[in-house]
Amino acid sequence: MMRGDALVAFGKRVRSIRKEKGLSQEAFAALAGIDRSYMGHIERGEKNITLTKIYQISDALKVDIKSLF
Amino acid sequence: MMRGDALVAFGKRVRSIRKEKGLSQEAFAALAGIDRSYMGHIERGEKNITLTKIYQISDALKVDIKSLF
DNA sequence: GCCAAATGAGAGCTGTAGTCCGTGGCATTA
DNA sequence: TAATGCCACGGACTACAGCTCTCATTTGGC
Repeated sequence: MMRGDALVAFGKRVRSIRKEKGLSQEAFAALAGIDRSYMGHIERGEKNITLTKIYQISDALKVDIKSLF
Repeated sequence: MMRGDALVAFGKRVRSIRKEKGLSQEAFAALAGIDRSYMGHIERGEKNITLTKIYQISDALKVDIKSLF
């Protein structure tokens, strides 16, 4: 798989914004409708997530999807 | 699956930018390292593609990834 | 209208995204 | 030393992304 660092960078932005909003990983995962364990993988850049998951995340964070890139 | 229309909108933007660049689907797919048939599905919004594929597409189109959203 | 290039659309297969359960560690606070 | 909150990580399972091949259909140039 190419560009694992891009996944890591993406995950870091998600975690950073989540913390700004004062949300725990678990509460945020529930908000986004994503499994809490899986959300951990996403924030660590260990999962190559799909487009719909990206939308779910930006919706839950209430940010423009562009700010995740 | 939620928000199929988001996938369609994404595909339309890809197709639109590709045409601006004067590329055929086949030539573009080769550039991106993606099968032509699969690229067709993506442009029609029939596939929920992953983050790495999104990067491959923005690289092949030589555009900022944000412009795909 | 004709032909060739471009695209749509399906089927079959493998790998992995994604879900659902649990365990354990490491802080902080009572 | 319990108890609670937060997170990393595991296994097992299901759904679907991703790739390839094939054939039908549409589009654009002459």
